[in-house]
Amino acid sequence: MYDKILAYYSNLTTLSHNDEKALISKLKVINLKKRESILKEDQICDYVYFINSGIVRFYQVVNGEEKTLEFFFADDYFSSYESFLTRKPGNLNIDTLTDTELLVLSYEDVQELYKLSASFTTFGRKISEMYFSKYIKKYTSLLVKSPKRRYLELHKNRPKVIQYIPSYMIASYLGIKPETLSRLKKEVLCSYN
Amino acid sequence: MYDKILAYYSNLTTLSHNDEKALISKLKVINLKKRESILKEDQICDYVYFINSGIVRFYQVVNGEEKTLEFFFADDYFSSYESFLTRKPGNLNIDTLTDTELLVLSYEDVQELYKLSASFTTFGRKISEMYFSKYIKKYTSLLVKSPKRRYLELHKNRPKVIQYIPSYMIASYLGIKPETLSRLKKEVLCSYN
DNA sequence: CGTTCAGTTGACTAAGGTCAATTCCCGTGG
DNA sequence: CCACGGGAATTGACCTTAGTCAACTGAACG
Repeated sequence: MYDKILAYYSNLTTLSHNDEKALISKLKVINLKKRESILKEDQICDYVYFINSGIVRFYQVVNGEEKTLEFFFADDYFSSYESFLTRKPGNLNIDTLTDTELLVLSYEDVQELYKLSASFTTFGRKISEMYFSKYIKKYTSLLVKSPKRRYLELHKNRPKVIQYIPSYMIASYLGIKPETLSRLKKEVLCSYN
Repeated sequence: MYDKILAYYSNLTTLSHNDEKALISKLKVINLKKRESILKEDQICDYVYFINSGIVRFYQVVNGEEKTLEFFFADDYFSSYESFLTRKPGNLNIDTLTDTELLVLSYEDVQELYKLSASFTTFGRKISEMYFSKYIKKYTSLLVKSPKRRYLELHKNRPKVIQYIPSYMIASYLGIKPETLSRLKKEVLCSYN
């Protein structure tokens, strides 16, 4: 149950046996069905989440259209960080796409862990830095690359997304329409023949 | 000389008199001419910078084209954070656009300040969070909004950019070609008549 | 089965890119 | 002080690409 999250922490920081015990004592398990909401855009995000199993999607609704910002899979760590950190609503919807088992830590618990051990502070800082880098990369990729190239790179770098996510969500993730993605797919397929 | 940077820190954290003295003792002043390089993409960024006066541009070179990522003005705080934090080259070029006076802090000095006082750690975390939020916003804006809308919002939210930056750089910042920006401008102007 | 919704396809439209020509602006040197 | 040169900005004509709209197919589920 807790092996995977401990491994995740160990990658970014060093936890003493005591740290591990403290962390585990604060974690709660949540089981959700397919297509359940985890957070709505007008809510404050009070938790950070670790995915034991399942798939989760971040999206915003703009002019009635759902714009997918990110997908998360088993062993990913996520939160609406902006909301979590600022304690204000973050304009972000979070849903499950499949049945999902989450481990959650509340804001208060995170603060207590920070007080308990500098290892947790280091973890928090690194997570923040990681996500910061990730969004810079996503931004420049969107600014600079064509939809086709972004699709091909998604194929190469995140085959899970291609494999498990419905096309219309991938399209909105790439910033294109489902029809365009459908044509891209055909084009790519043909170029292999 | 140091008033502005102290004010900047005060907005995000609380510095004791001692903290302020320590900070000032580590700051170095750098004066640069128009169009000088501050960082090249294959270099490791060893400093964080505060702009006393002047204008600075972040850009990447992709297929021989300069893609502008950000502009900074007086009272802004910047660094190639990814490079600074990871101690690796960050694929980012930084130039001045005008004569510029900078205050700089080295990586080592930042680490020492972190040790000296938790106030600096708080500052570091908040900067990181601020930039993280900023890039999420930029990303979603790029994903969701039309060039015209992004131009209009730039006009409203960052008039300094419109006022002081040459069009071809604004175009690359918006992710469009100079010709397209030129046409957008005309269109917007006409719609006011 | 039949309904529903995702996915595909076709025909057309619109938006932005490309290329080339021209004009504008500004700094420099005569 | 003026003329010139060069880069920036604008404009026009045309092209490419993605979006739109509508029809159709197909798979999933009750």
